[in-house]
This record gives sequence, C-alpha cells and structure tokens, in this order.
Amino acid sequence: MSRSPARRLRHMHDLLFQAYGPQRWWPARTPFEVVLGAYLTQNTAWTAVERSLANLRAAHALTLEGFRKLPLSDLQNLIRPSGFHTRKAPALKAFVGLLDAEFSGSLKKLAAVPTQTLRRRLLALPRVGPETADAILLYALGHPVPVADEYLRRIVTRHHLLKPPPARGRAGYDALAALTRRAFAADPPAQHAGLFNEFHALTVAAGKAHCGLAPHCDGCPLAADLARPPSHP
DNA sequence: CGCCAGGCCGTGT
DNA sequence: ACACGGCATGGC
Repeated sequence: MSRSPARRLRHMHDLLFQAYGPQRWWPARTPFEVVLGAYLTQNTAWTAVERSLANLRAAHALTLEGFRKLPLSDLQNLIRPSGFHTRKAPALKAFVGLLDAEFSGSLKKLAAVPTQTLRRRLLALPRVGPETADAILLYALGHPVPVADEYLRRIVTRHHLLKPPPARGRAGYDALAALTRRAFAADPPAQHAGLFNEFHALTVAAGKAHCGLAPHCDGCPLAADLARPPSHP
C-alpha cells in the first residue's frame, strides 16, 4: 500500500518546515492590516503591496478609524502601487461597510460568526474569492481553514497528488482545500489553525525562493524523496 | 522590452 | 462546467 496523496502532502509540510523554518505569518501587525493585505496582494507582488501599505500608514489609514475617514478617491491613489486600484479601493470600502452595518465595526464580532456562514458572507463581497476569503478567515479572524494558492496548485500538479490535476477556478480551489484538510486531518483539531497557517506560509516561501516546486527541481526541499514513487521496499 | 505577481469577475462557448 | 481576457502597477 503506497502513501496517500494526503500523507505525502503532510510530509511536504515537514520538509518545507525543515528547509525554511517557522514563518509566523501573516506579515501584518493587526487583523485589519491582514484584510488590507489580502485584497491588495491579489495577482500582485508583495513588494508592491508593501508600498501601498506604507502609503496607508503615512495617511494613518491602517486602522479602521483612519480608514473610514479616507475618501474613496484618496484611497485609490494611496493603493495605486499595488495595481487594480479602481477595483480594490471600492472593494475594501465594501468590506468596512459590511463590518459597520452589521457588526458595529468590530472585527471581533465578525470573527464570532460560525465559520461556514462567515465564509459565505465574505464570498458575497466584491473581489472576495475563495483565496481572499480563506486568508481573511485564517489570518485575520483565526478560523481553522486551509488557504490554497497558485504555489500549492503547482506542487500538487507537479507531484501528481490529484488526478485529474486541479485547474484554476473554483472547482480546482476546492479540490486543493479538501486535500489540505485531509493532509492534516490526523493532527489534533486544536492545532489545525496553526498548521494551516504555517503550511500556506511555507508554500509561498518555497515559491518565492525561486524553486520550481517539482520533484526534479534542483535544490528544492521537495525534490528528495518525493521524486520517487510513493511506495517503499 | 516582455513577462509576471500570494485573484477575481464578466462573457462566450 | 471550463476557457479566456481585462483589470494597473512595478520589479526583474
């Protein structure tokens, strides 16, 4: 009996952890800053997001109070470095609009909503797709949900962990998330949030390390034993 | 200069 | 259900 794709993915977490160490994501000081980053980093390099966040910091708009005072046109200009500003600025205003209208402006109250209900509420917001929703759920609101991204999709595809390989789009995303849940299902539930947190951070770290994330990629932490068939003597 | 980045959405098959 | 193009900007 060969190791299951879930078990192999669980082992990849250990390999990446050994290679890159604890990541302690998300790189932000407050939950609201996580939300801002989650929107701004959509199809955008993180270095560009940092410039936008620096602009917002200078404008005292990294807090909810400061952010609310910021006119939409000013917000657009401040986040210009991270691109798509005509879409992202109204989307961020819509998030805070929901927060104010239904949760008295409190992220703690928002976080108290049951996970699946909360996820649907987030997905109903403009420019919030599955990855943004899950990033906010996990890193800003502390809910134990896995976050799938392009790097994980590459890993799973190149190591043939799913058949058929996950495509871009909702179905592919859900397949990746389900596989990740299976990978950590045997771990104590109390540790799931921390493990999902670290695992996603590690896949991004590996991707940024300019590693192909493929079994035959030289120097990749995942190259070692995962290149061979999963069965052992 | 061309390609791509920690997606999402509208439109067309 | 899936493919495809647009969205904006900056780094390499």
